[in-house]
Amino acid sequence: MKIGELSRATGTNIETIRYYERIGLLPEPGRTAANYRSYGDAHRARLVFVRHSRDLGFTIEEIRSLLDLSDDPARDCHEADRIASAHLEQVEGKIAQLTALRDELTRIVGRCRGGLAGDCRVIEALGDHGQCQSAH
Amino acid sequence: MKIGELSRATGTNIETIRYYERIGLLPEPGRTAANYRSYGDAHRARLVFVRHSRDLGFTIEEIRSLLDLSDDPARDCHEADRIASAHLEQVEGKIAQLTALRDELTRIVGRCRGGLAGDCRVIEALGDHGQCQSAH
DNA sequence: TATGGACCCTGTAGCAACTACAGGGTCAAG
DNA sequence: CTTGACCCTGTAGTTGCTACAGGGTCCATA
Repeated sequence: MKIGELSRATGTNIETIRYYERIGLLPEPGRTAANYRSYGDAHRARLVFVRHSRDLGFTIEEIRSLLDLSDDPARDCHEADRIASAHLEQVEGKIAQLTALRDELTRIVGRCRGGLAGDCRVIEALGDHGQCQSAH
Repeated sequence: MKIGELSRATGTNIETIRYYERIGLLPEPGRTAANYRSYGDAHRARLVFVRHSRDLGFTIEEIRSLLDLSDDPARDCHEADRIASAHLEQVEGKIAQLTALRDELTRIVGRCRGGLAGDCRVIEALGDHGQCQSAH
């Protein structure tokens, strides 16, 4: 299939597909006589893997490691588990951080009682970390 | 005070301070005879405001608007509230998204039972969105 | 046969918000 | 008088794309 079809089949931007090829995440496909890229099912599966992993927040480098792993079925599976677990930890950290941040923002927003910017509680709170309840 | 002192006083990288000046978020300070930047309390307060807002996840452009507002005390405070509320909504959306993602990752990681990468459940799950419980 | 539009190609530049040099100047202490 | 800490400008790198510019290819219709 041509790049446009692969794009539609996977919901991936054409430019993104070429980008993945450029950085070596997708193998170079064959070419037609007109120099058009020509993809098969293996390419599509690999792209689905990449997109799904990106959707789950894995970085390109993490995905590269996971792909290396899946390209070599004899290797130890624990490496994949390690990458995914480390990523999970990061996500949990991020959630905790965002939750603290949301609480702080909620409190700051709740203080607005209208009026002039000159004595705006929101602006005041932003200029004074001391008013915060928790670290962030 | 010189840029290094301001850096230590606010916990901001020196390069970042110069960057903020370059993009017009901080006003150009005076200079010493040796062409060193020379800051006062107003500069420090403004930088604290910027850093605190960045820590709370506001974008540079949002901060620019908030600063404009605080520079003009006669303006209506509701604009600040609007910016902060919109940001709060974004943070809440991000938390929801990350939570769904965490659940998916937890399920994927939990499936690892060791062994070879060839039949790794983690890698398998990444290549098959159909195994997911929820949208992400 | 000409032409229009949909598709494809390469290469480069832009985005956010920094961070990291290279290559130089200034200043106080020993 | 030299060492080391500090400062300067300007540019390029980071991540993960996205958006052109400027061109080629292919197929259907007038």
